[in-house]
Amino acid sequence: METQSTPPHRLAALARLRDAKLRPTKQRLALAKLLFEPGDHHVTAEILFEQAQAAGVKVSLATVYNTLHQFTTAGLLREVVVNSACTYFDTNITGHHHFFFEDSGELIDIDGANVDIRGLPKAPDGARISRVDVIIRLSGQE
Amino acid sequence: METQSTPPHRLAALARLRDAKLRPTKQRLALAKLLFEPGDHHVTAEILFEQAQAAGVKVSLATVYNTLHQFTTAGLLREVVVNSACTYFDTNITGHHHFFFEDSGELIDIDGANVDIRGLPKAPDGARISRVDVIIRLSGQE
DNA sequence: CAACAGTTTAGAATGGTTTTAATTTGTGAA
DNA sequence: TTCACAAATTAAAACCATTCTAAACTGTTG
Repeated sequence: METQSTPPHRLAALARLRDAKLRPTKQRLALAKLLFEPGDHHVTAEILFEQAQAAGVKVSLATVYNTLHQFTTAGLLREVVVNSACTYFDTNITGHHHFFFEDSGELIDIDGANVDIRGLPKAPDGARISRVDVIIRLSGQE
Repeated sequence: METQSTPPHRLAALARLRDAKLRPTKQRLALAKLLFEPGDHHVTAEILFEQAQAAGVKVSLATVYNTLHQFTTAGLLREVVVNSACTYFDTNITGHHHFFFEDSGELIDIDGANVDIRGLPKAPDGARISRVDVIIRLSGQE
């Protein structure tokens, strides 16, 4: 079993860190488990910090911030910018978009495979498109 | 002259404030001129504050913030969320999208008329779409 | 085991934004 | 015009998510 190359999102925390060339410290291992074992979801630094505390992991908020940024730089996480109040990190790193509930701050993924955007002008000379973000802002209950 | 209904984006500062039911104070009038006379552009509170000072307008930064929010609530401005470092306000309130230069922080409008987005799922039950934002993130020179 | 770079941390600092509480200003009534 | 009051402005303090600092700790490699 596991003879075929394992998709990155299924790798165990240790293997992920190794691949990202990040030293597997207690804190990074614990945060990686909290981030990647439950499947796709969105966190803020504060939320992840609370989850870590709830799980009995001894880690500082500063390390949570450091780790989120290191994971993002390594391509393990994606930053989602939806409001200026706080920064969301997304464990889903495939091309996709978001519903954003403006009232509650909740984010829901929209699979990018079926979305087709036409009529966009091409990028200005010399610029490279690093990403196209589509955010559908929702107001109202739920 | 001026017998036909004037498009809102052409109204003089005074008329705009009247329409928005905002008392036409010196500060609001001056800021409205700085915002709406030059045509479509993007500002941060800090930038508008500096423009006001350069123009000899006596206004505090707190009032700039207040005014930007009041204008936004009144539909005279639109907030553009592209990074968590600071809030941009857009004097173009028609449906449109943005190029965002991640290096310089510059924003460029993309006319929304030609853009067609297909394959989006419908909004979750009970939710109302308040807006669809498309942000094309650019890295590289310019 | 030694040594060093890499990591974590508490606490301080930062910086955009909001709040506070006092003052000033616009407006409508008399 | 003047009065009175609500609305608006302001300087300064407060806020708060995030980053920085510099000291302590830890993982790795020889």
